[in-house]
Amino acid sequence: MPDIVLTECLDTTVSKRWVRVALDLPLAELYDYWSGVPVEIGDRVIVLFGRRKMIGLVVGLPDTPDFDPAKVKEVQVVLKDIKHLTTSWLRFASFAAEYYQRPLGEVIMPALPMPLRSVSSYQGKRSGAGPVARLASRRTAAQQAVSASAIPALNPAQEQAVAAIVATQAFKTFLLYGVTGSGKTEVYLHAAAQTLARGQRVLMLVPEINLTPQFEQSLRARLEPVAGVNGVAVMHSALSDGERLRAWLRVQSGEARIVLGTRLAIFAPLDDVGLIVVDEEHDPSYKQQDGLRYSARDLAVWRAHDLGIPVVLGSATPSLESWANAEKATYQRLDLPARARDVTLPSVRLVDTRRLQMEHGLSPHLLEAMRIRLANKEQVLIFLNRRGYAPALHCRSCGWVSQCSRCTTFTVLHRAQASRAQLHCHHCGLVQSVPKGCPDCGDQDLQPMGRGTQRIEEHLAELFPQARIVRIDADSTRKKGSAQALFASVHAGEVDILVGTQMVAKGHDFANLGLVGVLNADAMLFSQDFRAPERLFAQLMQVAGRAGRHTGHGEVIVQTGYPEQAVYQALLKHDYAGFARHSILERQAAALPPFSYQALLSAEAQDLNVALDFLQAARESANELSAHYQTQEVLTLYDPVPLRIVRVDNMCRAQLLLESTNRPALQSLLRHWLKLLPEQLDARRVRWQLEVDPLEI
DNA sequence: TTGAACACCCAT
DNA sequence: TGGGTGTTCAAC
Repeated sequence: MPDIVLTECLDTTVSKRWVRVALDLPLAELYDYWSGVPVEIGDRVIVLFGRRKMIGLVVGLPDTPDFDPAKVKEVQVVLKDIKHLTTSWLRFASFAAEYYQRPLGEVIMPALPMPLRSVSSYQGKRSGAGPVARLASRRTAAQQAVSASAIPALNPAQEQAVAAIVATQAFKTFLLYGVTGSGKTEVYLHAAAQTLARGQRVLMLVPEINLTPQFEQSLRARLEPVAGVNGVAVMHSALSDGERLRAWLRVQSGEARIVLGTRLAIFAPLDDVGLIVVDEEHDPSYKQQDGLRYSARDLAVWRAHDLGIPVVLGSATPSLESWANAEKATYQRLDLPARARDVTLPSVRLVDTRRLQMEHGLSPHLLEAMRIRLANKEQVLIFLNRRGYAPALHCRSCGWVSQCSRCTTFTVLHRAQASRAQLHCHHCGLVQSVPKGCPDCGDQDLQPMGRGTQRIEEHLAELFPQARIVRIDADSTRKKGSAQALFASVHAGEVDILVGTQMVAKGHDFANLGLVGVLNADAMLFSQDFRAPERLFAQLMQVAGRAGRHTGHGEVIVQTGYPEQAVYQALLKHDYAGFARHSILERQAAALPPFSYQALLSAEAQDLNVALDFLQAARESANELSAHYQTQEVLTLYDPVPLRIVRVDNMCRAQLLLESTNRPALQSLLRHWLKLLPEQLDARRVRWQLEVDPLEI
């Protein structure tokens, strides 16, 4: 347990008191200061730390400092421009810090908008009375009310789901399971409306920033009558500092009744929540992959538990963790068995590419189906999870392949404009110009190897010269707002063929989309990650779900060299439940999650052996600790291994996996272990990090 | 993490 | 001998 005292201090008249402060530092400790002016827990303070000034958050008011009192410094400024953060919020942040084994300050401070945690916004040249005051003094255009939309009638399954959720006024986790188009969103909207009507607020998480505009529109159109014109606040990482601050303040002040956001919104400062919704709960985007490596979905369940409220996890392809929890009745499953609007599921066809003559990577079956759909004025989506023009450039005479100088990867050929081809490394970001000839043998005939979205787009333009084609991937949507504009043009019917990466697979409801073609999904089949099949299945189901949501005769064509694989067979039958049953048995047999808990220590160094030696030493100390606490029975320590892509940006990477059938035992081992690691062999030459519940291994 | 103190190295 | 570079350590 961290030694944070979260007791409220009622007596703020004491002239000098000790203040325990969380600072955003990678050091595990909290820091004690003293203050002559009143301070409350949850206030922000400006303090001197070494030679620099920092903003920290007051997390305790101890009777005695943990540090030599003579050396304790005075708090410089107590910031009172916002209400202090609540003890309930701090309890949540403390849990996250403890569970993910990170210092409290590293959780708390990044959860605040930048202007509230940087000294320069208070003591800079033009900072004036601080960011909050500046925001208040600036006139802002009044939010335009969205015209209210009609409330569709619910089918019986939806009605039952809503009734079950709103009848619950204590902690309970619901798994809302329904195929794409089964009307999960309607269930969220109805449950949210009733929660608001009771005077409680709603926190709603979506996996991607791209999905927020669409959701925001529905929320505002439906719920503004109850929530008010400024009742919906959106939080995600693409907001500017000012926008983020504004949204955060609207949430903290209580003006915003509904908070909609991506994973970071789980740290929104609100306590009077009556319902938390996590849409597409299986989505890997809920896992933060740097800094505090949290799962927003898992934290949502904890927060709901702490607040004593229901949480709804929605998905057509739930994570096996959630599915297993529903199977053993820890979660309550709510099924939406059919597509709403009386629309049937798309038909799925597997095209075996091994025995076919392909045209630019497109099978005759797919091309024929495209012609029919386009003639019928329906839209077509071509899904290829590989951006760029071609995954590599290749010399035909000597076999040279374009490689990154800093990473053990191929560099990807990009040809956004035909004139300016470049080689990009998708791992370190290095951009090189394309060599005139082969660097090894000088041959001029360098050829693109494989296909990315740009190349498919180019081929499709040749094959369907009349069609209006749009490509949506990370490259075509780099500018702020451009993704939204591209999606809008698809919705407006200004596009016939949409080529895209996983960005287009998620959530979007394209009314006129009749056909989905999936190219080259096989790559994921051969990943060594035990979650790869689950991921692939979810992704395929999701992209397949884009077809025929309104027209009712949607079609999905999957090109694969391995149609007999279980994943594809399950997809053919739209059989998530069967796939889950089969996968869960496999996990159980191998004692993998959800039948065990994992932690991953990763290390990187310029020399691979330095990283591996560090991990080996770490493994030994974990072994000793385990022996000491007698947890060998429940703990498995694997051997340190180099990552598949061993070198990225000139650093060699390796990892060590720990697994336990007993979560508390693992947690306590990790806590002790983390204290030993910095003192270990070569710890200073190695960049290392511990991840709890890793999603990718 | 950041910053400062300290050691060491080579060129002048 | 100076400064440039890298290493180590403390910070409430």
